[in-house]
Amino acid sequence: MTSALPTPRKTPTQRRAIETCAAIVEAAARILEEQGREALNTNRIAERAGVSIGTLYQYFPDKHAILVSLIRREREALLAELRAIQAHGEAALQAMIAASIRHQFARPKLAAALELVERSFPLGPEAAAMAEEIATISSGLLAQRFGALAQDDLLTAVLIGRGLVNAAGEGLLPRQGLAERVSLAIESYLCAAARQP
Amino acid sequence: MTSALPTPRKTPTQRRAIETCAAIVEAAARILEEQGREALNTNRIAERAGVSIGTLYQYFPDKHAILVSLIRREREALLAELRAIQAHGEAALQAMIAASIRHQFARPKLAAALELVERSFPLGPEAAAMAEEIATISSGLLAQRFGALAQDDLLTAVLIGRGLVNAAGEGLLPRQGLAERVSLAIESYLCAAARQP
DNA sequence: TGAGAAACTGAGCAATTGCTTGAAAATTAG
DNA sequence: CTAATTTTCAAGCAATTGCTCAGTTTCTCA
Repeated sequence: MTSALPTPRKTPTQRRAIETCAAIVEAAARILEEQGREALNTNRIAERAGVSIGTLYQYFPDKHAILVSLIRREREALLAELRAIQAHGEAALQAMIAASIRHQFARPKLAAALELVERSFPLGPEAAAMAEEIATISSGLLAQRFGALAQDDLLTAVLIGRGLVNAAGEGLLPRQGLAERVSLAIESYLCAAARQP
Repeated sequence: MTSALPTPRKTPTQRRAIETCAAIVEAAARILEEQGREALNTNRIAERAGVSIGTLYQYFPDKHAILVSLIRREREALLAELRAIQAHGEAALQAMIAASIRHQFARPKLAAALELVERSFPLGPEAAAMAEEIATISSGLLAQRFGALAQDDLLTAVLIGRGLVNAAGEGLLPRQGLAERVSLAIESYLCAAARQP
């Protein structure tokens, strides 16, 4: 008697199943990149992943869960880099900017599509916690480099940086000189904010 | 003999029909605000507007057209303000920032939802032209206030401003002091950019 | 080897979607 | 008034959606 009915998601144990899970998530990523969000449906994901629709629902309770899984996969990559940078001390800010840019341009269309997805529905607590940690690390690095600043000023700087990197990822700004541009925007704002009351 | 079959949209001539059109667009806006984009479908729009689904399709060729119409309605309001400000000369930058903020906070959820919509599918040439004009006016005002600057620097400043206003509209930044914050971010960036090569 | 567990299949359902259509009601013109 | 035109109505279709389930295949391990 198997005990896994209440939550329709089953945890894969065999290697084959783990690969299937990854293939499903990656298929969703490719469809988002190539055809956009409106074209993303479970039937297409399964077909693209090379598995049947039934298999998909063995591991993901619903369509939403696939997207959450994909978002987590992407964020985990960036978060790992940021955690490593946190120890740098020296050129931590530049390293952080460089990592964000590298991550954004690794798969620009995917990054853009996922940002739209994230804003559409609030993600679960696990994924939200990762977003929170990214923001915390970012403003922590800024706080360490610039003097005592209001929390809102640090957040503003983070938003400026994120906004510019995203815009560049969508082709609105040239990648050439992007790191310097972002760095200039963040530093000039924080310096100015430090001078004001 | 009526000649209007090729394009399924009919131009309303009676006052009653014009009001119906407006009611449809406004219904779409309210659904976007209250239930989000995923809940937006033509049947619901018609119901909410108090008309039948057949009436809706007499004036809009498809669902997309309703959204384009709504986006245009919203942009037209902002664009009119910006055009008027263009003549100010004096405190044009501050006025522009104030207008953007006022527009964003008039119906914050609608503004946020429409921004997501705009990014999902590229809008028609008419609506794209309005976006272009808004950007042109904005960077024109900046260019006039700050010396000779690269086009990308002006665009960057516009993106910074827009990003912060949007973020505030979504509750990420306090509305209190927002105009000063945006102004500070734009000015400090442009001053710094003017000093660099 | 063989039995039980894990993984996979795909036909197909219930619900929803965007949209058509043929006729009724309201408005205007003569 | 009547007749032509404009506007409105709503049943319902064709397609798509997310998802279920009964059955088959593949793997694990004694």
